[in-house]
Amino acid sequence: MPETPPRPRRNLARARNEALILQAAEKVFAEAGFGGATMQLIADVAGLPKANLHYYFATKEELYRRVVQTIFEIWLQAASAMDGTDDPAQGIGAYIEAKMEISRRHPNGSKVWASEVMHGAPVIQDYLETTLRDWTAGRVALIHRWIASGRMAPVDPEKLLYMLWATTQHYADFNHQIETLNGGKPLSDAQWQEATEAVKSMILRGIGAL
Amino acid sequence: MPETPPRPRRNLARARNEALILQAAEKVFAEAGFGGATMQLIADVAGLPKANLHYYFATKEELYRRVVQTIFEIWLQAASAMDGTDDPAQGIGAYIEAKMEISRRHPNGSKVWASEVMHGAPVIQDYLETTLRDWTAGRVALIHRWIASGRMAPVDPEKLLYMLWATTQHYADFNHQIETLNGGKPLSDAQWQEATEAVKSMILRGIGAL
DNA sequence: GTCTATATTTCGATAGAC
DNA sequence: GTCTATCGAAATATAGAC
Repeated sequence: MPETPPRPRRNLARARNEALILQAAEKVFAEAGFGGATMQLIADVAGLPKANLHYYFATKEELYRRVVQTIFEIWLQAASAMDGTDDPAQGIGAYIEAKMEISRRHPNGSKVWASEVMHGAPVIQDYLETTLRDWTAGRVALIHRWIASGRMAPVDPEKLLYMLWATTQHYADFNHQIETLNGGKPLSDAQWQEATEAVKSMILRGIGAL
Repeated sequence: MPETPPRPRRNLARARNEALILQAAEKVFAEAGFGGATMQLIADVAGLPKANLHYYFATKEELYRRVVQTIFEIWLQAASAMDGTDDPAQGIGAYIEAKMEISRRHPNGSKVWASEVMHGAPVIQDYLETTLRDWTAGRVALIHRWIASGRMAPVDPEKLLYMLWATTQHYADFNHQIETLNGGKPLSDAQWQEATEAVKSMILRGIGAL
């Protein structure tokens, strides 16, 4: 038996270390960008020697790709909030709430995604052309059905989706600017609630769904 | 006379080279980020030897700071579109048009700004705390006057400004994603017009100004 | 003012002891 | 599996001829 299956203990250590590295990488990539991030800094934040990173993730690119995939999958799960209702106010309202909650809980993931797309999506272009394109086509059709049923104004579905993405992700990607304009303090629980309601209210009125 | 004033010829060459370098730097910083950009690549794009960059801009940081300042000043000029009217539909509509036009003409500058803010504004934090904070306070007061006069719904002014920034800048910062969803082609003149009208329509309806 | 050549530093990645 | 030490490549920045 030349190959020994890894024991549970080892698998636990691996899972724990990978999680530590991914969490540190998300933070460092968000704060410094891909080019500005260093494996040494990620290792320091994770509390591991630099060589261990190369043991779990062969290259910097591989580690980065995993980080980008993670936030993308979180967003895709939130998309289900739009389904299961024939009321656009409810469906889009729930989607806004889910996206705002993600902006609050995962600002770093959102920033890494934004940075990746701004730089031409060199690593995840295939996701844009397959998963995202398919998802978008499905929601465009859904919005057209809502419009046809007279439950909302005849807006351009793509432009509505862009507005939803832009407005919700702005609270993650530009949270530093928002904090500065908020007197240097992060938004409080109440302020997050107000922001979510303000976004919902303005957009739902804007598309005639309220 | 130990100091000779620079001759006009020399000043012209300096202005020309600085402009060449700044234009190349904006493009490279936008595509690669600060950390990913190299002075060598900026020099190649500008068509100058690398050492010349260090002659005109002592450090990479100094060159970067000039690029960020440029887009910030362009945006501040567009802000005047909101002034000189007591009709929010006209003032905010004109501001949206101006911001959309900037997103179209200066996508790289917008990306460099977004990247800078996402990374915690290490270089232009002072601008956020002075110029931007003052500008924002002035527009918040203006929106409050519009609300008081009954010309628009009582929305939270800060959240409206965030929505304006997010929605318009999304067309610059995420233009690669938008292009991919547009079949891999840049938005046409007509599509830019449609996008601008869609943004104006949804936001102005959303705040009860239409 | 401009450019070639190079000094100096730093990074990604790996070898090899444990 | 883990960690120290280090290699080779690439970056910023500068020295010095022209």
